[in-house]
Amino acid sequence: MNILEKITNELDTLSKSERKVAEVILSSPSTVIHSSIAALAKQANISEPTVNRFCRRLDTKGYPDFKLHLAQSLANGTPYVNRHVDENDTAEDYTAKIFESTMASLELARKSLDPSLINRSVDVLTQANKISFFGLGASAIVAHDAQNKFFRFNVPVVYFDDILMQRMSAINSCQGDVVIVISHTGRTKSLVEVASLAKENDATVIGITTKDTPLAKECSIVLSVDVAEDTDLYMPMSSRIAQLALIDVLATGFTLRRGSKFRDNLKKVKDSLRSSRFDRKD
Amino acid sequence: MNILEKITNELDTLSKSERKVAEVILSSPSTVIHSSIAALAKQANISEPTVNRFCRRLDTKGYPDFKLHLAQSLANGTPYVNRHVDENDTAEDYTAKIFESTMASLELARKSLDPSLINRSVDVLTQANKISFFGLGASAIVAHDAQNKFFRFNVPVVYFDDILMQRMSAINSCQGDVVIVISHTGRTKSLVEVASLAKENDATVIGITTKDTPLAKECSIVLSVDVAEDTDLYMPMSSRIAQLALIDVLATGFTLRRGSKFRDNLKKVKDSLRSSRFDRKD
DNA sequence: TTAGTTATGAAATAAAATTTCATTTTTATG
DNA sequence: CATAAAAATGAAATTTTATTTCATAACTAA
Repeated sequence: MNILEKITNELDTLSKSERKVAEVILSSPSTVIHSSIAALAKQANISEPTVNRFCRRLDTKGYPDFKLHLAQSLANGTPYVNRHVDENDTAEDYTAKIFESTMASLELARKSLDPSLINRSVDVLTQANKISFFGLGASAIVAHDAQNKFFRFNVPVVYFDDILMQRMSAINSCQGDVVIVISHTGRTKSLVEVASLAKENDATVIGITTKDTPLAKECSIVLSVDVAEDTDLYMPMSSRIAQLALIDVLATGFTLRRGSKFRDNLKKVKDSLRSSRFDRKD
Repeated sequence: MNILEKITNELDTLSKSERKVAEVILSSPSTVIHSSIAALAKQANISEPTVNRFCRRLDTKGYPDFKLHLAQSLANGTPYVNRHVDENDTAEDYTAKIFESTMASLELARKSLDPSLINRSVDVLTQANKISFFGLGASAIVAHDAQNKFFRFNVPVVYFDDILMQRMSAINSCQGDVVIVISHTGRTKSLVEVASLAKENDATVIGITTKDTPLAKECSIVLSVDVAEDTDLYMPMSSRIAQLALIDVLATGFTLRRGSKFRDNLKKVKDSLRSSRFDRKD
């Protein structure tokens, strides 16, 4: 992808004049992005069409497009990649790596989500008689957070991170109820059973999980969240953050669907906290 | 400086027509870098000179130069600006906006963190006799998550989201104990009191909060997490995700400090879950 | 050598960006 | 609320820049 690497790689497939262009570019790429095709041609002692042909040989549309690619390559490489923490990292290093990996995961998760399924989930949620969030371990936190959000909407909502409570709740669910099961692996036995129970009782089961897993198979709607989990440290990190962002998306969809009057209620909920807080001086 | 942020910042210094240009660019920057000035003008329903003036107002030499900056911004770090959800957004729109805002907040939070304070916090945590995480509301989730992580390290760790339990726990704390209080606003009265109690009993109090708040004043170490919280929907969103990322950083710092042998233990904790899960077929 | 192929640049053309300038819109002031 | 001054805007002209065409030059293989 990086065009400078590409130039280096294809150096020997280029003609003599084109190589002159390549050399000028490689020797000071940052100058080139501010040069016109004429200036570059002069610099390399060749003609303008040659520069143009050079650009096309690198699969760009022409000189301006080539400059765009070059500019992007110069803008310090590829950011937000999943960078692994290393034994000798300083606090600054591992902080940067974790934040960047988290951002990379969010980017990946966003791409993997299907908006039409989100839309359907929001549909189902707005029409639900009761909403239940179930998760275990790290996913329990996500369920907990979801309850904290949906509770503000003044709809019946529960959250359980206890497998017995989950089972009992699932058994009691019925048509019109929505059960949201959260699990990154999608392989936690008891949660799969809970999903299955809820389904048998005609509840709509939404899974926040990985696709093609035992849990996904039990769900009416699967919101699959792909993340590149860093397993080096054996702790769920990115996955739960992507799941939380998805909860935000669902909650936001819910409030949008309910209209502006509904959102005044949310303000009231927030305002109700005022007396529990110290005033702002500003 | 990232040109997308710059556009966002200068939005109100722009004229009406120039703002139209800004909106088109912000809504799909990646399209713009492949558009001619004429195409962009048409898209924004304004004339070509206006686009040109817009570019110059942002301190670029002209349209092609502006595109270069834009391309670099897109490649470079942050294509993520805090975009606000709108009444008429489709599921795809608001999903993208929420994810991007979250990423933007993480970027901001990362910049605002002081690595030396993180280092000191990790120091203190690795030497702690007991670690307690306290939070309320949305921050309770963060405390909950922190417990889930630190528990794996086989150190005494508790988490409370009940103000009475928090008080009792704080009263019982003593030198060598570490209390981590989590609050985005830093103004929740009962939590400030809890921090104060813990401090009086010689515990080390680490605050994950906003600087210069009543809570921050009670802390031995303040890990301040700046985020641009979208208050339109009256729900904590970005703040808690940044806090969770910070918990990941602390947990990672902890494991690194403890050395590689310690990390084998983490693997054992993870492996202990195996029997509770369905096998992978692959 | 020479016929064929590929590479190259001058000139023409096309495309894109910028400037100029007249008109419209907004703002400030009596 | 009228009116002058300032600012914003776009049509058209101009300039700059990029691309295409095509003739010529430089290779390559027999």
